[in-house]
Amino acid sequence: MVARGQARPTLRDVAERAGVSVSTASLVFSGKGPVAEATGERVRAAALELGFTGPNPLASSLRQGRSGAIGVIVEGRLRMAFRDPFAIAVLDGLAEVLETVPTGMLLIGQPSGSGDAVVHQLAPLALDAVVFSLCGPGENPAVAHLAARGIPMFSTGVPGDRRITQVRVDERAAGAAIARHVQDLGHRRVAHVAMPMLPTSVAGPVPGDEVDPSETHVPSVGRLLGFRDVFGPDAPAVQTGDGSSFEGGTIAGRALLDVPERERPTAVVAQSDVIAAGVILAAEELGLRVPEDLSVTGFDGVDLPWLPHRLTTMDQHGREKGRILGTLVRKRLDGTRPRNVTQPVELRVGTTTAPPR
Amino acid sequence: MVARGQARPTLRDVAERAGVSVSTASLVFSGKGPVAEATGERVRAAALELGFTGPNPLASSLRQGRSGAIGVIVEGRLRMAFRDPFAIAVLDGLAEVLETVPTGMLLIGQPSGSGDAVVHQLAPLALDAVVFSLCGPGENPAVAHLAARGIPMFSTGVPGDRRITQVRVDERAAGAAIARHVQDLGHRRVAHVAMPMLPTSVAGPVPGDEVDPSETHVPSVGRLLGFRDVFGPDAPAVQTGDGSSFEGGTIAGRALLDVPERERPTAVVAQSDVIAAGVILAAEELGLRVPEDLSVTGFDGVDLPWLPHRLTTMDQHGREKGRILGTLVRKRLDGTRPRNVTQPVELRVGTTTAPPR
DNA sequence: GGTTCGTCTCGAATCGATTCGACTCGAAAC
DNA sequence: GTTTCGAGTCGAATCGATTCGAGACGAACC
Repeated sequence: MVARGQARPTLRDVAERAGVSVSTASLVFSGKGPVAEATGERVRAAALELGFTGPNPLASSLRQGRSGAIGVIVEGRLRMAFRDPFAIAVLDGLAEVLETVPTGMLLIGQPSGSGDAVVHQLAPLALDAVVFSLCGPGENPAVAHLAARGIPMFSTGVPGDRRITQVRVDERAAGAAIARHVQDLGHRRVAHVAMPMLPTSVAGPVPGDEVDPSETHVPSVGRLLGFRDVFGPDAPAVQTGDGSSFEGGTIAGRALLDVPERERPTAVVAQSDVIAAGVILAAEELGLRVPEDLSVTGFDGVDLPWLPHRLTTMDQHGREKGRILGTLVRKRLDGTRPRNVTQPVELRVGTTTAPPR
Repeated sequence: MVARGQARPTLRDVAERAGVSVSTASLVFSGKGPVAEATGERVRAAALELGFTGPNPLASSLRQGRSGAIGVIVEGRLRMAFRDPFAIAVLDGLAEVLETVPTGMLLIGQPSGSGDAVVHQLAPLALDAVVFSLCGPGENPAVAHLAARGIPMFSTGVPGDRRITQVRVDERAAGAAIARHVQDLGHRRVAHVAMPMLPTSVAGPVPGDEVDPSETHVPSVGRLLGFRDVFGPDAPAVQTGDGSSFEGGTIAGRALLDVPERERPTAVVAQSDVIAAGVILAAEELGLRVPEDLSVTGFDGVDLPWLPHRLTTMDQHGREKGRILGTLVRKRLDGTRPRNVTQPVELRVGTTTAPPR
């Protein structure tokens, strides 16, 4: 045990005490290079006596040029970000792989619209790579900064910068596939509830000029386009003001459903499971039964234990996505330069869709 | 822009180009010490030309003995930990304060029962402090390791080691207070749903030997004791097998409620809001209305947007708790040695409690 | 006996900054 | 005209490891 306030022992102290050189002591702890059994024993004993807990990570990192940490940039307040179970699933898969390296995950919250503030937060941080997770559409000032520092970047679609290695989903095809499922059931009056098209979008109908057809890699845009590939370019769509949120879904649901029956859609295709759950609440508040009076679909394939339905959804395999992300990061740190990946998705039919009455 | 594969420019390169010494260049970036306006300008220009994005964080950290990151140890898989909205609120408050330092939060998942594995994960990480969040009862091997390294530790009650600075709640008093509210409403047959007493606890009735009255700082233990202070030492209590979880609440709820009416409790006091929500689901599955047929209370005071009730609960002000934790960390890094803090809690009466019929 | 080889150990250079004390120089004070 | 002072700059030491090339030594081989 080390006396309080006293300087922590260094490798040099240990080496001195064990009667070996610093380089030999280093070899003992790193395990590289041959060391005689007896020498190793002496060094370890000295370390124990002095309360040396291993090489100073900072010094070691400096020498090796590795910090052992990757940054995870989440947009908006942490609380909001972590309300999204899909995001958490991705993070979980990521952590699973990184633990084996081992590499830590440094959380970096980026209050949206905070502009360059994130750069000041990032600048003093030693990171081996950065993952953009839980980020919405739009440019991100962090990208330029990190690119200049030569830090490898990864994301799940947004930001869509070419300097970022991506694990994507064919959002448009996936959006079309689930829309087609609804269409095949016989629905004709179908509405869409989207996540915001732009960082500046406000809740309500999606304005035409917010949809940029070249941005299909942005989930909200791609899924909307897929939906319209099936139900036509003018099929009704509203967006939430706050990403994938239950409240956003409820509000959108009320707006869509609290109308005379003949105008009311018989199905709602939502861009996330959480939004879909919100829509279902809105429907039930209005006395509509799901799926008898209204079919609802989600997107993501997350587990919503409190939802008394099995949602029809497009399973994105969030955890697996995180694992893939982790593998890419690992490979990159090993020196290979991985290419973008496209992940398959899978339609999972639950109990929230049925033919219209 | 730096050519790919080329070495990143260092402070030395910048100094050379600007025609000043390295020390002067350092002063320009750190802002300490006087530098002539013109010199500063020259150095910044040189930096821009070379694509120098600021001093290497690793080198800087080594010199200053600060890494700019604190560790956040979460027990169990990330996914599980982040399912707990209270934990997220705390993290959110913590982040809010740390952002201003600025200091990053390094997430360290500690699969429960993994024993010393966490030490291997921790050892190569440079951390200025560590916060134990989302940890259950029981010893934690990380504590000894971090203590030996002289890294300041903080927690919200568990682990309860003396080497850790604590932000606590008087769990027992809080547990008693909410129990008393239920008692005052007139309930006499009241059951308790607890989080696990021990890391090894399994779902079901709480065995007497798992309750150590000296461990009132452990939330599950303290709250149970508080409950029994009001309803007597033998008042029925079951525990979940997996902490604060909705499913755990549902399972416990079914066990407690699916019995003949005369044996059925008229109120259930749960140790967390999420558990309470699970109990409510169980009740509704059995055709019981809340609060008419069954009163249910929670604990934490989190926001459960999907729950169609306002839960009667003990508000722990999670975000504020996180902020306090952050302030303690900051103070400690500034050199003062903060003392433990006890946070007040507040009973919030909602729509899930009523007098028994 | 002289090479060769392998094992083990070591000294010195290095990673990229920060910081302290010393030095220079021009302006102000006496 | 000297002394004093402060602003600005710099060289060198330092943070605590890792790593490379070289050296020592004993064993095996011809």
